[in-house]
Amino acid sequence: MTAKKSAKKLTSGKLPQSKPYEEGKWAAEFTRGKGERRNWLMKSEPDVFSFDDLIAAKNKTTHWDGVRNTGARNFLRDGLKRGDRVFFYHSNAEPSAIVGICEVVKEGYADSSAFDPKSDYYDAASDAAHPTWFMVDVKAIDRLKRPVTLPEIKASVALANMALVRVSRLAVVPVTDTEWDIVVEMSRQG
DNA sequence: GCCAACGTTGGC
DNA sequence: GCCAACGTTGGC
Repeated sequence: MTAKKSAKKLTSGKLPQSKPYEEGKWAAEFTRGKGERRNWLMKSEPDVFSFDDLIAAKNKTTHWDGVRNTGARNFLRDGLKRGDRVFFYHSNAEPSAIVGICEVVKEGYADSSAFDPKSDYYDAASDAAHPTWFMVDVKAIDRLKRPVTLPEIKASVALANMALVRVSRLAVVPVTDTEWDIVVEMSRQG
């Protein structure tokens, strides 16, 4: 899949600097107890790659490539672990909504689209020996019984602190266990 | 299509 | 290293 269709021009000549996680805003997302499973949300524009496309893909699995934002990159490289659960979110959609559940089946590895000069996601600064950009493989597990829309999420007091709402423009964001359960419960109730 | 939020770039 | 200009995301 590709995260979105618009071509990117990436001309940075060096690896983006990022602060050590323990100092960063998302520090807690990079540590976990033994055997702990975390939850995430990943955004895709359905016109480009929808949850139906993932269901139709071989093994219901895709490389989640094309993410070109250092915050999201850090999550892909170091945050998402095999077995973590992921909400599949349709962005720029009518309406934007969480539509399905996936599982991480392969942890962060080099995003090869950055190496392909013909790709919209080509980045001359990233090479195989020292990749700048990373991707994971996700597998579709379940479609939600019904989509849980962004307006609903915003209207929910219990979900007011979701990273999805608090920090827009991040293609990969963490989801707490509580938030996960609330969203799933909402999807079960008409 | 507009624009707010915010990340990135580059001049100094 | 600061910060203004610029670019991108994505809701509306």
